[in-house]
Amino acid sequence: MVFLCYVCSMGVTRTEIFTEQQNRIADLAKAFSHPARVAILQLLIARKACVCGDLVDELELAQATVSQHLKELKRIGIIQGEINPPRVCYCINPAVWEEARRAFGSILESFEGVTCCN
Amino acid sequence: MVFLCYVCSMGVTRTEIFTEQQNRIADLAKAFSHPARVAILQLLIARKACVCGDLVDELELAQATVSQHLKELKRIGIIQGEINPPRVCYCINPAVWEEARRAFGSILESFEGVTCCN
DNA sequence: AATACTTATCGCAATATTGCGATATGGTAT
DNA sequence: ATACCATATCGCAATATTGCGATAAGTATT
Repeated sequence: MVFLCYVCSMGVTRTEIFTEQQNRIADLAKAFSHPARVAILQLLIARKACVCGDLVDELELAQATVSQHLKELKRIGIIQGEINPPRVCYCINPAVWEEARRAFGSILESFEGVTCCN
Repeated sequence: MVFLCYVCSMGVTRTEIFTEQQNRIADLAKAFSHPARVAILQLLIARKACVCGDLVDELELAQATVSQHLKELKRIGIIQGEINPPRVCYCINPAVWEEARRAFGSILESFEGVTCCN
């Protein structure tokens, strides 16, 4: 007798069983969950001007790799790119940054410091 | 003529080229970068008492899967487990939670809202 | 010792992520 | 048109993550 899993999604995150909020927080956290992306975000903030391919020089990563991290940050929405040929000017998306600030602030402040095991 | 990559680390995050701080932020962000872990953290906060295997009932995930997420959260240090046979009582680690609050607060507040492309 | 209970770990399958060389793309300048 | 420049995308290799059934490990109870 063989039982098949009702929806064979092996190894894939089961987003459908979580709330919108939980999925969004997880997505926003992905922006910060790789040191290269942290570095990119810090650079974009430090030079208020949006360094573009200069990122490739600053980081010791191949251009393709940097481009891919930028793509992921764009997918999340936390940065935006303005085409300014032949360059692309990247910068923080203020609205999504604010969303992240609220989201992380909300969850991080919700812990009052009370635990049972201490 | 063939050039070999000086350190053939294909597909592995190059932590050595980033700062301690950047790597730590990335690691702390991993605690929040999966909806199941967000849900677990929220549950641990909501019931100040540390629900243990109750997490398995609350979440629609197999016990093994929940256990693995707990292990990851423990590795990061943001939760701690107190063995209370036959159960294990999990709760937020206040010190590391505070570290996360500072770390995310620091980077999230460092953006002043100024961008070049808007 | 045997049983019951909870949690951790193993092993596997599948998908996701990371990194990068090579190449394509979209635009300017000559 | 051609050459050039910066960036995006492709394709590959390798590692990491996710999910879960099965099993092991640890302890309390009988």
